[in-house]
Amino acid sequence: MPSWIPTFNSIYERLFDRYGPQAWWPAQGRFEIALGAVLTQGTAWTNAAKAIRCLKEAGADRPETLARLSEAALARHIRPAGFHNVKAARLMAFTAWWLDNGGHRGLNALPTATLRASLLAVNGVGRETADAIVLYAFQRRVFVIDAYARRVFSRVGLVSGDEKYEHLRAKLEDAFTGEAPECNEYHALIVEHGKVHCRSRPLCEGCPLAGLCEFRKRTAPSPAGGRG
DNA sequence: ACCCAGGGTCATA
DNA sequence: TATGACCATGGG
Repeated sequence: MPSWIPTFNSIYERLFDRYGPQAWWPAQGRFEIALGAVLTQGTAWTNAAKAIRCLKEAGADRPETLARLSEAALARHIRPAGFHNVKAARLMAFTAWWLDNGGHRGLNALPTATLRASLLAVNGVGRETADAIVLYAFQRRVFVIDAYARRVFSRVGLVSGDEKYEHLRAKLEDAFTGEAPECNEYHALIVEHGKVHCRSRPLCEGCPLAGLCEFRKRTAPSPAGGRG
């Protein structure tokens, strides 16, 4: 028997106690954070970080200067991030969108739902990237759903894992009582945790969620009701 | 040599 | 709606 009830709130506490503050995108500018969100798509963060460093050295880490580059030149600078040709096209489209919408000031004036919808219309910005930008660059209360979140939460029986993105996002934003800074931290914690745990192994050794995985496996779990 | 990473798009059924 | 190919570099 677990000595605690698995909820989205209690899991957050467990992960935070275990891993501590993750400090994702702590003090960079909004635009640079957004660049990172696109550059890290399907790529290890260390590689995306290299690409950002290259952009800085090239003086192309601001929207006005990046927009002046040719797509080919941009692709060369971000090569370490992988998929550099497609990402160059995406960053060009994203930067044009950024400038067309009044930069961080104009964008920050938009309501969260409007900002999200506008982002989703940009080529190369899908749901997860849009939410990452809305959360990490604009500090809005949004829960980012990724493959790790699906794994970790399904592992403890709070979700099945194959729900639609918007469904999971709404569920988490409803059940988790944290504000934007906690949503920020939670997503990072899940990624950090998911890199090691809740993968394919049947038993989580040294898992901060220990007890739950086994418990959920042996006994029939109660219906997944994720209430805060 | 093999697997995967802080995804998204497009073609196909 | 739902898979699968594709994008490409770097680290374990």
